[in-house]
Amino acid sequence: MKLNHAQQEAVDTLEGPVLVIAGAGTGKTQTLVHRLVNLTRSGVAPESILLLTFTRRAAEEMVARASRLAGDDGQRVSGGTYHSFAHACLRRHGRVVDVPTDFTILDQSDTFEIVGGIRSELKQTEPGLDLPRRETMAGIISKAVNKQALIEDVVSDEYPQFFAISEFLDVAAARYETYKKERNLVDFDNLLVLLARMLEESDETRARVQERCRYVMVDEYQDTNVLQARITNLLSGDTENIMVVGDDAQSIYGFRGARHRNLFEFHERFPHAHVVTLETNYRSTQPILDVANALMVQMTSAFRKHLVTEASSSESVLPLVVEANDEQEQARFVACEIERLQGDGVASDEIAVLFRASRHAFPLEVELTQRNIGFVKYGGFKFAESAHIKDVLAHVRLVAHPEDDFSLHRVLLMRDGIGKQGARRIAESVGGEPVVAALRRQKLSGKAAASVQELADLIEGASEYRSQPSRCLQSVVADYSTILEKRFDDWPRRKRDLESLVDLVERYDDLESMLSELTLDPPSVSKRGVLAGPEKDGLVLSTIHSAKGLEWKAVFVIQARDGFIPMVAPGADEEDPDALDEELRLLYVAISRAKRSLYLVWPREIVRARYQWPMVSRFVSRVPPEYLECYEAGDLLA
DNA sequence: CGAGGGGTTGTTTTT
DNA sequence: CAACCCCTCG
Repeated sequence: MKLNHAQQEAVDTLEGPVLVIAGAGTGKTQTLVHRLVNLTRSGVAPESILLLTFTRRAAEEMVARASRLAGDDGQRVSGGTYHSFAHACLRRHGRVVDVPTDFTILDQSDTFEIVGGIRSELKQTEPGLDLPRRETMAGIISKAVNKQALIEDVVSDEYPQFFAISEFLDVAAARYETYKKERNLVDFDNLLVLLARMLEESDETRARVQERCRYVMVDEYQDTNVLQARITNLLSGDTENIMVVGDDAQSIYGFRGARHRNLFEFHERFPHAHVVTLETNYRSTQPILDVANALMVQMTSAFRKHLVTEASSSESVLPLVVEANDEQEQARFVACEIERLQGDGVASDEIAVLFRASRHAFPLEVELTQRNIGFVKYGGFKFAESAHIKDVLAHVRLVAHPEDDFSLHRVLLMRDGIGKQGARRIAESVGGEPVVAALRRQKLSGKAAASVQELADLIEGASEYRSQPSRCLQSVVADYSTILEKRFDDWPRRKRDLESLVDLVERYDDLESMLSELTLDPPSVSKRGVLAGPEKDGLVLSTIHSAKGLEWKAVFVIQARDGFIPMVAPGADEEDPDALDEELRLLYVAISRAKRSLYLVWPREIVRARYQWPMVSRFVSRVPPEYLECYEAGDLLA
């Protein structure tokens, strides 16, 4: 691909800070990758280039494209998410901030569990206290960290209904930190906090990291939060060889503390930065861009861009708005249309169905399965977070960290004769001693005693395979089968999952990296509940969040209905303009994924719709009607 | 103390 | 539609 003038300018600026503001489909990743090639050609060692981004899929895409274009050099570049970069740095230099290098990473469901426990404790000591549900509590705590703000401020800004109890949320946050610290546990947020601290507090470590990362390039910079911006600045060093690329109109991670202002603050931090703006779109037809632009003008705070296509496409069809009676009809329409497209010679991996929330795709998944159309689903539910996987991995964690009473608690709970109290008592009695020894000395009777002995035997047996993760896992799985069959009625499917997991971890040769990688980069679920690697071919179903940075010939956006996009909280009618703006950007991201065909589909009837009028997304209804073509799904199906 | 049942609630998005 | 709370029985 040839580069245009603006792109060339960005690509040729090799030294010093560079800011690229780029609309959707204007070739920003392309620009980044070309600059990478330019750097290596000018003699920069690929190892000293660091590519950072915010989401795993974007990181994957970026590194893949770099390898394709730059070959071997591309492979040698280090790249990934901020979190994975932080993880690598901490394993290496963690000691300087007092972090033992053998910490365990908690995933979100671990966090929920711990916060849930603290929540119950608080309820005990403060009877009648009306605390938010544990997910909400964990969300508030996490947001305070990611915004580097006080709990009180987060609560008064975004959760005014809990303002009266913010003092207790503060206590919960402190207890959660202590809990992790005592057990050498690190959650996603800690990774960023600790990396920032490490770079700030240790001049020597900072110098060493800067030496290794002499050229830093960040994609999707609008999605970074305060901490990540701080890290970025700390990495830049004296050379300030740092390039950030982003589009404020595509900022969709506000819920996680992202600030698209970072993009502009970069310019304040580096006033002499080279600024390049990309507006020529190479992805979509003009009718699709017209709709994208019509959404962009609705944004209250966007840095205005007007996207224009380069492609002189004759076959420009207007985007379709398709109204279905209900979700079943919506699913049937999408499935039929996919079959029709395939019949017209469109490859399945050129088609994607996008939605706001994972469960919006459930009826479609059923429909596709019935018609035997394969697909890969991204986003939402994570295979690695389902109960059976977590159960098995908790055992493995015990092998890796014999004093981990958090995992012990989980593992005890599922055995016969041991309930909440018993598990808590035994876990509390561990006190830094290896769990097997702790289990052996328990004085219990009946079922509980037998369970505890069995568990001790299992851990001891699995510990034999410490250096063979796959074998280790296998021995746990073999023993766990009986529990599995009792606990879940869909155990055959889960058993298959576990077998695929054993296969999947074949490539690791130590437990530590297996466990952290499964947490930082969990496998996704494909068509039949089996997990998939980076499966490239096939129809994609994806949340809009996970679809960022990608493109397809034909894109369906389903549930494009008011109440879903934007997702408005039931009951809460006072609408937060910032939140609405983010929803608008989300729709903008969704439709700008499409190269040639775009379908906005919405069902009139929702099964349990106790709120919201049956209406197409308010954002779509504000697009000038001449930009869209409207149909009834029923008429198209007939 | 553990286990199982029934009623109620409150619903995203990702690392 | 799952996770929580509260209840009762063993």
